Amino acid sequence: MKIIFAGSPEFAVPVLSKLLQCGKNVVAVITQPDKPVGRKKVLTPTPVKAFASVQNIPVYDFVKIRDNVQTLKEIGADIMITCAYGQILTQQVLDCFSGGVWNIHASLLPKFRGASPIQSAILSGETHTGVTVMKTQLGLDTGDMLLVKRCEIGSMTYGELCQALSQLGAEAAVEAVELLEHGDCQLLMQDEASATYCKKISKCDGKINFDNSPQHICRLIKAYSPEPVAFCNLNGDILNIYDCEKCEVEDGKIGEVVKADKNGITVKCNGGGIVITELQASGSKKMRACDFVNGRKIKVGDILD
RNA sequence: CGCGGGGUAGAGCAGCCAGGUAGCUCGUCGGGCUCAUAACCCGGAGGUCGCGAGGUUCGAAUCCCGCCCCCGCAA
Repeated sequence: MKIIFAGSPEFAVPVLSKLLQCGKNVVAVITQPDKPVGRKKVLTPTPVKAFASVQNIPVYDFVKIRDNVQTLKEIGADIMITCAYGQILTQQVLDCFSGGVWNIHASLLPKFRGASPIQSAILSGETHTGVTVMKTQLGLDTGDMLLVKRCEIGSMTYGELCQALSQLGAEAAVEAVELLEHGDCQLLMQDEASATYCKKISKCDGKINFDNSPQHICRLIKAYSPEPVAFCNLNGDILNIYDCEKCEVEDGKIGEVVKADKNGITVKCNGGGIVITELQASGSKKMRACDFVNGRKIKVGDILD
């Protein structure tokens, strides 16, 4: 079975890698065009393109995939597997594949359809999430489901959960291809009534309000770590917060640092507190909170806002 | 030429503006106290102060010049 793989970010790399490792016939890779990255705006290929190039697989970085239907047809693949590709497909594109287009989505559909399923699962306090392989239709993540894999969220940050789901997605992709090869797959329709949607998260929503509950704040911090990062202010400077834990705090004003030691920086919130364990001040690198305390950059009584 | 911060011991920082034998918190090693300890006390080791046998100077971490690297914001 000839496969085209479409994906762009780091998340999709293990999926492609696993497919190859399991001997699946990936005849071409489609990805987003190179983009300027970082302060110096160096033109950089997507992680998927970088990986595929090393594996000597033909790579197509269409500006608009919908304008390249002819090329897709010429490649002559049976199915296409998409995983965080980043472009909306049209019916003409879907029609290029007799075996259908299959998407790997990082949530337990029909929950969290849309752009930020992983962050949204953490933000809303889900205990579990997972990956779903579904047949792509024109609607937003509405297609019938081929298979689902669950995993526990625990205290993972977005970055950690991303890696876990990426691995899970890789296994799911291989299983999906094998089901399709044997042709005995049963699809399950999504329950429209329980569908939820998530939109792309933005940097400014990562501002921490310590007047919220510890639970709420911890979810925000973990969902935004390491990108785009939750933040607050300390003496007028921005402090990016990467990880934390909930804790009990009786006294103190909202946002006040009530303890700063080797365990981290304890901050009073509404109805409790959080212990900041990993952070980054502007101008320096990400560090453990205890290192920040050792450098005397913060002390008990300081106010975060 | 987008704005800005930074490179000093294993980690995080101070010292630089007003040049003169490198300091703090932590870690580490050794010893002590203790039923015990992640607590406390005492002691030790550990630094080409990003690079240039650059410039100024009697003397440069500190002032001047050139270069490299890291990071926050903005895109």
